[in-house]
Amino acid sequence: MFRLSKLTDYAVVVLGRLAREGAVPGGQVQTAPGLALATGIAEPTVAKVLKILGQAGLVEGVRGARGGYRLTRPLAALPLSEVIFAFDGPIALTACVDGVAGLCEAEGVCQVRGRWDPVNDAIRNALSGITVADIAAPHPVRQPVAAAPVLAQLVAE
Amino acid sequence: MFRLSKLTDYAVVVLGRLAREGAVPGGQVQTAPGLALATGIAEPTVAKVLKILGQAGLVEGVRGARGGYRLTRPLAALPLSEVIFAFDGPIALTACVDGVAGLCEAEGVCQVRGRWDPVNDAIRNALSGITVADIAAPHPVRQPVAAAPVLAQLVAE
DNA sequence: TCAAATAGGACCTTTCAGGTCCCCTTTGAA
DNA sequence: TTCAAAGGGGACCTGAAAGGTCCTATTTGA
Repeated sequence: MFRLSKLTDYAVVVLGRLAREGAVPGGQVQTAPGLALATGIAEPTVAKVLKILGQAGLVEGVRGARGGYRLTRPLAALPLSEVIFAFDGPIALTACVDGVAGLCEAEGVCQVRGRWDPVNDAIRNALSGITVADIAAPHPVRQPVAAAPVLAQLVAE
Repeated sequence: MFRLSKLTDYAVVVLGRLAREGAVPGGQVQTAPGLALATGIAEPTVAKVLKILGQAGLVEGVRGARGGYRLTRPLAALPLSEVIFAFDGPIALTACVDGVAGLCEAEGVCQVRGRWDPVNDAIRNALSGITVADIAAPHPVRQPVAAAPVLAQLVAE
């Protein structure tokens, strides 16, 4: 199965938490230890996630005492693809995409080189319309995420 | 980046080769050693790929002397997603999809559980229209797989 | 001056994909 | 009848990458 790194998963959780706590652009900041507590993710891991998000410009870190993190954008304006890019790199299914040499056993005789492009594009396209807000919807009531009608259909299929 | 297993990649090459060699439903069979030679992929690896494809019913193995493999379907009738499923399992970005327990650090407090569904479905959807024939074009010179309207758009984008 | 908090690496451990090898079964042909 | 070619099914080993943890430096409010 495709694997998204766990850090990407944690990132969505943390971003959702930041939004819910009001750590939005111009708002309060939230500390890494606090977010660790709130999300149940180990503190060093949360710190690592936030560091990466900071380097990608998706959150803003405030140093010093009373420091913390806040979002740089509303989640609805943050495409999921940017988060994935920050943690997993460019969205592509194979290394064989743009003719990078030396990675493929069938280098010399491969008839498929470059042919995955349409697949990669289809996936990028599919992801382009999804924002973090769509995934990390802050619903106060947690419980079986009783799938919305749309989701139910998808699951059924 | 997303990673598709290399075996999946090899599988597409091998399937394309089978088609090109006439190892189609009702036709000749091709041996694993022969395919290894033709594709440049190591023989044990080709054998492994074919075994998996056979278990998935995507190729038919003929045992005994003069045995070999042939396709069970024309490549144009073989969705890429079936190949991916055979090698990489269900198409899903995270393990957290259907509430499998014990995999997630934030098990108890995760607010995102199940929320990846729309993402997964978007990807399944994107892949649903692509067949192996679209990827493993049988001949260097070949009439554009008229499937192209959609693909062309994606590529163009 | 101190304590709280981010910033940035370095490091270790574990997991798993990738690849190879071995042995069995089947079957056509000499 | 025998043999060799070929698929079938696992078992095994290895190397790389993900996942986590920890340490140290830097910043800054109280």
